[in-house]
Amino acid sequence: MERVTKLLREHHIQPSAQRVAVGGYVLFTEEHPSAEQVWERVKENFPWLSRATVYNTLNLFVKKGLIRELIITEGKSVFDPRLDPHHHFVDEESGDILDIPFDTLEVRRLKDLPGLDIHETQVIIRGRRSAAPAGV
Amino acid sequence: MERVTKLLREHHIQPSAQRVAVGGYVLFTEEHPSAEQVWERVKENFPWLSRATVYNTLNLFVKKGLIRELIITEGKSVFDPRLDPHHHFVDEESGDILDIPFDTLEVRRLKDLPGLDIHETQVIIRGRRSAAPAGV
DNA sequence: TGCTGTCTTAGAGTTAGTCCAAATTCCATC
DNA sequence: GATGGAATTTGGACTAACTCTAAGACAGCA
Repeated sequence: MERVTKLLREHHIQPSAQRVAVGGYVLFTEEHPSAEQVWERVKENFPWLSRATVYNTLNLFVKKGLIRELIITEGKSVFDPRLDPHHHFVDEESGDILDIPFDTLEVRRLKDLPGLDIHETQVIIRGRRSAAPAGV
Repeated sequence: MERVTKLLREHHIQPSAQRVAVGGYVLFTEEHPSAEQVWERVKENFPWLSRATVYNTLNLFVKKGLIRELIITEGKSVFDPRLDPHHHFVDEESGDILDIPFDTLEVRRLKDLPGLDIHETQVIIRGRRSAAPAGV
């Protein structure tokens, strides 16, 4: 957990017990959890943790650039600790979100977008996991 | 409005006054409205229209393939009558959503996605409208 | 030890959307 | 035109995700 404290400090976040507990999960997960899922998960080891703190902490982590908030699924945001460019696949059956390595796709601008100042480009692939081979 | 009635029938939707009123707006707009925005807008000419009917109607239109539901902005879905492939730009300042013509970008699959059965690929570009030229 | 500002908390409030059961409208058939 | 079952609409209750608020706990330091 020393690792989490260090990460927080590096991003100018005062490490409190709660923040370290939330960070210990959300900074290393591959699950793309929603805020409520983070709460459920961290509460297992930290039962007195309040919902408001989870939301506060996640929003703070986003603002300080420790994680990204993704708008992919209906009704709720999910959080992703991977900051390097990559794409996402959404399993329409289970709702699971998988990372798609950046070099799997090429997105090329063919024409200019006049008057638009681009900040990020997000590719979301939706479909199903077919039964056959192992996951990505 | 005869046009809307025809469209509904072609998609096997019984045209009612309410459905035609909602369709008259949402089937031809370029605004990417949320359900609440559709309600506000259609109520102007149809004040007795209920919220539940708007949600029912929009969901029905999506199920019958008249419009698409997009998950792009925080907290709410928006609806888009354009069914041909195209991309979207989100103005992070105003929240406005603009259509980006399909041939502006090229998305090419460079590697296989084993075990994934792709249904749709969505490209969302986020940024700001710079002051200079007219919109897209 | 006390002070000040930060952090956490429970619960109330808000927003987007669904559910429900009653009322209304539609329409085929008599 | 009357009638009855099905489809549609309605308002309000309900839910989920999230924010706000005000009060209390805690941390750092003088």
